[in-house]
Amino acid sequence: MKSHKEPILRDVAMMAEVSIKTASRVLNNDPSVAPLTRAKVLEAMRELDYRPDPAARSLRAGRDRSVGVVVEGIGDVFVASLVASIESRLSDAGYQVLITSSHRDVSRERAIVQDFQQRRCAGVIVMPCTEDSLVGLRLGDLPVVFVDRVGEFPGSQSVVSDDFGLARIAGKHLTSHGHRRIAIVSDSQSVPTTRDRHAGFRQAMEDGGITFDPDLVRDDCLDESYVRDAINQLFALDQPPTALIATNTRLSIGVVPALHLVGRTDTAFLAFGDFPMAESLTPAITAIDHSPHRLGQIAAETLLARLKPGALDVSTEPIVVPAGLIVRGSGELPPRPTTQNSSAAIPARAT
Amino acid sequence: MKSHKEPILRDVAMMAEVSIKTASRVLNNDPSVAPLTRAKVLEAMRELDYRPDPAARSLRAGRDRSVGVVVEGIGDVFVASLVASIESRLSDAGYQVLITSSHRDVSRERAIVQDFQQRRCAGVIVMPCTEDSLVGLRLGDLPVVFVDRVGEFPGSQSVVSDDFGLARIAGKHLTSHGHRRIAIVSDSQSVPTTRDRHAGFRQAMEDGGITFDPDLVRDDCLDESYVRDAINQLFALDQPPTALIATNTRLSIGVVPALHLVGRTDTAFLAFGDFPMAESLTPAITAIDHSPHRLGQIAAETLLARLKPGALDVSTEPIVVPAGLIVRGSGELPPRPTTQNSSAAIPARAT
DNA sequence: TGTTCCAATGACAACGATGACATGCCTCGA
DNA sequence: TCGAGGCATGTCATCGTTGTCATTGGAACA
Repeated sequence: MKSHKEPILRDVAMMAEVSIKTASRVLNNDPSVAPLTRAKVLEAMRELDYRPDPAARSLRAGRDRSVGVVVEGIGDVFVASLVASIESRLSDAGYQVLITSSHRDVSRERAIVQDFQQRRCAGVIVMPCTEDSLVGLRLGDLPVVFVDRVGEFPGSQSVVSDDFGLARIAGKHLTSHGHRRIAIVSDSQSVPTTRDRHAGFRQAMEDGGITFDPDLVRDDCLDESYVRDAINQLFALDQPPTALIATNTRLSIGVVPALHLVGRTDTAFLAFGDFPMAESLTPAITAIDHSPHRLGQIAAETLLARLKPGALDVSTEPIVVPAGLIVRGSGELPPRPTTQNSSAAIPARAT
Repeated sequence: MKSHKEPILRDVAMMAEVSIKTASRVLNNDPSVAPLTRAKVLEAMRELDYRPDPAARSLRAGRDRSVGVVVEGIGDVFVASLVASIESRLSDAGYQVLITSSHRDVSRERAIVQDFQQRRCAGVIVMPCTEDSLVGLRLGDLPVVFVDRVGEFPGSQSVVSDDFGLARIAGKHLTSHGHRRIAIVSDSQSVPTTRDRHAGFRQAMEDGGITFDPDLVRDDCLDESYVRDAINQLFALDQPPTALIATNTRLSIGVVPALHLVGRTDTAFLAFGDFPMAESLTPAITAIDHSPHRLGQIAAETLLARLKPGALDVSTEPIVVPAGLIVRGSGELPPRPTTQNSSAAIPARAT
């Protein structure tokens, strides 16, 4: 029961009394169209409310004004801001943005990127599961930009934070407040970013002359649901930590309620990744702000630069986006006097 | 320098020694292909790592396995979870999900939906700026599902919370704790959801025999950046409120730091929309949990039902997704003794 | 044995746009 | 005055796939 069919270029051409090709030329801003003709065609397009068919266009022209974005999962606050910022920039530039989550599955990630290429996306922005997750894929000359995590792909470029450096600063911040038993809560070290943050942290410990204690390293928190157990176990150690670092926003958001639950909000805590309520908590949370907004914006710019016609001279060096430490209180708590743990470390929940 | 060209159906056909059409039949699971032939073709496809071209497909077939999603802005935590849940369900069902933000601009919203239709999306899910934002659009028979807010469009269906009822419950919750001066902080009432929540709130006030005071209604908080001023002004009133309601998640997240800032965390507060840190704050935040996850899931299911071949008997009645009140403390604070305001209500910030 | 019918396959056009190339006309310089 | 050259426009084929219709060969039936 559709009242009108979609107008196509032929209809425009007929109404303007020109050939289809001329109408096409107007559509593509071909300079070799007489002003008067152009006006007639534009008028016809307006009259018919014509919109070009992207499928036909991309089939014939072999390219499409769309960009694919692959992230771990859009539910995450960090990822959501990252994506929001990418989307905002690219859609202003006239690109349609296709967003899909890999759910941290490498094969899914590969399939998604392949599909984007099949769809003739002009380029893709990927937050890769692992640095080699795209290696070996047949992608033609599809421009690839990795974001938040370095990735490997011929001709690609990565836009990241200085994970090693920031983690080192974070570690130093805690040691300089007198801590010597600092636990790190993270997801798997197969994620490049996470690995770098561990390395930076270890470096900071070494700088402070602190010997490495594997009991304080929890790299088994795949998501926030693992955090509670990890925290419980850390505080059940003979020598529990006096300070904590969480290596990403999602885990940081998990650590706070877990600390409340075990009644150890007197533990120094430094979050990797700032989040909305951080300054309203008691204590307010000290955080490394590796701004997802800026990261996304720069990733988008980087991709746009590669989409410009003659962009062959582009660099493939990783771009490091600056970030800083926001001091709010939780990261400056002093170590509480070392108490040998004797009883179970699960105090009643505060009401 | 691309090593291989993408394999196309012709290559498959040649390798399997059949016609292109037969290969196409295999691709589309046409039953009238001899098992042996089918096997040969499948083998060739595997051999060549063939993947069909979505552009050509959708051009010819007039449809595409993709679904468009339009939301206000993916940066928002509520929206992010909503989208995550939609995306997850639809991509499991084999659809490519296209997500775009309207940035609360009706004309942008319309343009995006038009574009989705041009791209031959199988359907769209829209969180509309206003209920009539799509009215009059030429969309053929594109299935439309509205989410979180009722929308108007011929044949569409909306998946929403019971905004009126929930707001009424929220209001009643506060009045039953003795509050009589309750302020409501919201975005514009041009948003259908917001309007309904105001209505429910007013109903609760009426139920409690409380006379309406326009000074306590702030529907001018377009986003979180307006909240601080609104809160300041509310507490500068001669008779400041003893309780607050915020009508959406984003604003709720803005209210908490604002209350901290003015040192009035003894004000009862009820958030519309739960958020991550709610239970770790002091006081913990009582919230209406109109689960974005469930909302998204049901919206996705609703759309999928309409995408099934013979789905003409579908209902257009709004679907109401249940939600509940999570009691945590902030919503149960008693009114503090009515103090006539004399000094400015901006105490020094707590360090 | 001849006719019918169906299963399996293929030839061809078409979807809507653009690239390569051709054409006609007008201007300009010799 | 004529040819070269450039501008404006048109013709035709093509992108990769699928719908329509035709064709083939054999099984089933009278």
